[in-house]
Amino acid sequence: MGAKLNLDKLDLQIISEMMEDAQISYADLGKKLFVSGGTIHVRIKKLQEHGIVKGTKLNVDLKALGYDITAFVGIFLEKSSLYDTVAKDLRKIPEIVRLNYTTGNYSMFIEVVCKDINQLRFVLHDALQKIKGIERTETFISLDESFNRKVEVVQDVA
Amino acid sequence: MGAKLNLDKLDLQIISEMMEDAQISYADLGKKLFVSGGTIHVRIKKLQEHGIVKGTKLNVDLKALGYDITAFVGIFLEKSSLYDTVAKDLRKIPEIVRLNYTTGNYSMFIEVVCKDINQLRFVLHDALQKIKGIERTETFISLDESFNRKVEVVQDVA
DNA sequence: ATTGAAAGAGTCTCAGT
DNA sequence: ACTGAGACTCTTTCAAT
Repeated sequence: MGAKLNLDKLDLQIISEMMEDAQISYADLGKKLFVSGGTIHVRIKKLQEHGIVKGTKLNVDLKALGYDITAFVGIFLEKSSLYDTVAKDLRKIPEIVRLNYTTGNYSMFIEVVCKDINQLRFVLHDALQKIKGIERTETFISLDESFNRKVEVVQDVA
Repeated sequence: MGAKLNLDKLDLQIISEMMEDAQISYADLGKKLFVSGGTIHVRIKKLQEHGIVKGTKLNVDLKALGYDITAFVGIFLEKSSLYDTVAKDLRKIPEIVRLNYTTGNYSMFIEVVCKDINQLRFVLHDALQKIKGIERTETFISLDESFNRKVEVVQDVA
């Protein structure tokens, strides 16, 4: 971590490729980007040392595992000073996978992933309502996810 | 892909572990879960063949790359039948990383990732306004992301 | 289905450029 | 800073259980 770091085009190309497929071998990725596998290795090591690359994660089809339902919930707080304590309580609910403190209409914004409508109802009506400091909530259930991708880190993609 | 598949506790434990760190070796993961590396290999192969595991992705610190700003935008459509054509246009904007069709207040809901406020302003005022069929939008800029995690696939985590 | 061992492939290090 | 080769580790296959 830390220190200033200049990333060149090769670094960004490596990140871009591996954001989609982290299993590609250094040799193959080197071929694709016209450098040796050793160079890929050195660059990735540098990116890891600087905390830009933090590891790899398994890409799991949550729908296939039965997690069919995604909902977004805007939360109004009684007082915005309650953010920290409410955040702590929200973190304890495993179905809540993301929490953001936001400008605009809502004080905070969460994403909920569930296996069925009953589980979602439980989270929204039982779990959330038990938390002190939440004034009210507005729920948006996702009927379809058109896309969910990573931001482009290089302009001219391979 | 396809076919019915029963996942046992070991399958879910493997998924759970590798969702956080996909680089762990089969031997090490086997030790952790009290089976051989060969068994881990067979299970992962099965999960891949059934489309539950779709590969691995690089875990990149986007903030370190300069992508500091995340915003959520609720979109009101003139007619909900315009969803498909608007979705197609939204997909062309690289800063828009996610699009969901939702119930509730908004017709659709997007997530935008940018390097600075100017880039966000460009997306919101120029890019979005050019798209036919959008009536109006409501923006929520994330001031802080308290957490962003995966759903729990096993109750008793290691 | 799980195991352990052998074969094959990939990573990592390092001396040379 | 990049390369290629050698040492090492991991994946993959397979015969045995």
